[in-house]
Amino acid sequence: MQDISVALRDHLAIAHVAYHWVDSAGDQYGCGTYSIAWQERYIDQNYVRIDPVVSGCYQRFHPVDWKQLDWSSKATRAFQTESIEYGIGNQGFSVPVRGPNGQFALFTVNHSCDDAMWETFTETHRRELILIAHYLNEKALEFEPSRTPDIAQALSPREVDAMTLLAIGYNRAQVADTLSISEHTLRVYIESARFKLGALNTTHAVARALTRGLIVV
Amino acid sequence: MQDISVALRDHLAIAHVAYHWVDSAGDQYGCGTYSIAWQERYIDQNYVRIDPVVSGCYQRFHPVDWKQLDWSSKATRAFQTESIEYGIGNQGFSVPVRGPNGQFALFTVNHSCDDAMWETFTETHRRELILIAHYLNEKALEFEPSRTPDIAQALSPREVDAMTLLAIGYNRAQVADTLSISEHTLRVYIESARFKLGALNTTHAVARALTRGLIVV
DNA sequence: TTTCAACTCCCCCAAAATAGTGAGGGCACC
DNA sequence: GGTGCCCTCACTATTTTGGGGGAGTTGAAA
Repeated sequence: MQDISVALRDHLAIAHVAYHWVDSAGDQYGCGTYSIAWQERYIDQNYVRIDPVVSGCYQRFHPVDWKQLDWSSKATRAFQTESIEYGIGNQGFSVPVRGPNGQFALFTVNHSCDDAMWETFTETHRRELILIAHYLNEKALEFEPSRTPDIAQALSPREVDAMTLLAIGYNRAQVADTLSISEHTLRVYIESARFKLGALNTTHAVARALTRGLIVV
Repeated sequence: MQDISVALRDHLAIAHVAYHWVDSAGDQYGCGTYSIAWQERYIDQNYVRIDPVVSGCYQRFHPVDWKQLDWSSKATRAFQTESIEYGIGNQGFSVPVRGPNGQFALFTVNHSCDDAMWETFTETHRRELILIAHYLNEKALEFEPSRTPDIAQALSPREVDAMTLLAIGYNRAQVADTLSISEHTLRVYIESARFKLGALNTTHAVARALTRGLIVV
């Protein structure tokens, strides 16, 4: 994968390319042409938490220019400043890639140049970059088949109801009332959903149901 | 939109096409060539909860043939039988479309034919169908600009930590311990995150943080 | 026919989360 | 030099969840 990254970068004649996978367990995985120092720093500081590229792309279907992201918060600006110090470049363009069970990956290209030049580049190569993102993601799955997610165990309709209503903020009494069942019955559903999802508590169960796409909120 | 659907169907020479949007509030919206009876039935029975096309596509990045989906549960099979009775056809192919804040839509084509013929059709038109899905989604957003999601308010790093750990099933004591802060302090984070997310309780806050991409679990 | 999954209902009690108040230091931006 | 956000810590009381039991119906599959 590393070789692919370097070849890609040279082919595109830009500063950096990177593929970044964020696992549903919080693990990270990837390849790219960033310096080791930056990679270590990123992991060490757990920057995935505050990286607006990650959260911004997670919220989008389409590729995104880093200029479109929200860099306004304090932590975010500090992160940006630091990333530039580490030679990432002042321009960035990332393509989100999604898969089953919350699989989420990013393909990013970086460079140092003015806005006009960068826009020309991204406009010209937009389709190509999207295809590369998909190709890289497929390759990554080939190399790491263990990361192919398990088939999500289906929930029963009532369990889906319960999880869905809990996910929109109802408490047990409200959910039971909405579903016109007793709170005791509701608890049975919540517990069986928890069990099926291997969740430790209700919040965990709802989070898993969401990331596994078992409920839509 | 309805005109577009009909034109599309005729152009593709198949039984049905449909665009189906599932809102983050649980609302649905769409257009297509399904019979009114089926649409009403679908809404009335809240079939979005159990429709394996919805949940299956929600879990996938790539377009999906309905044959690849899991139709094994009882409720699912009943749903399938009924959909065929309503003239949906025995073949289906859906393209998921995603956007910010859990925006999720589906573009589906249906027909009645044997597997080989359907495979030929979908293979031949795969790229076209993907493009149509994106095009329809953009059109839908034009017609319903109110559905363009709000910009997600960022959480502070500590709030992200808290939400993330809660989403993986930790209770408050464990989270506080993991973050090496007092449980009292943790509560402040959870409450401020709840406030920022407009959430009614912790489960709701975690669900929103997840669907808005503010945390990655 | 049995078996099994899904759905429904009930009790008791311990544990956890939430509401409503506080307070103080640090740091950045205007 | 105020204003606001972020981080940290504290108390009390109430509400909500969770764990441990158990029991009965339906309907579809084996």
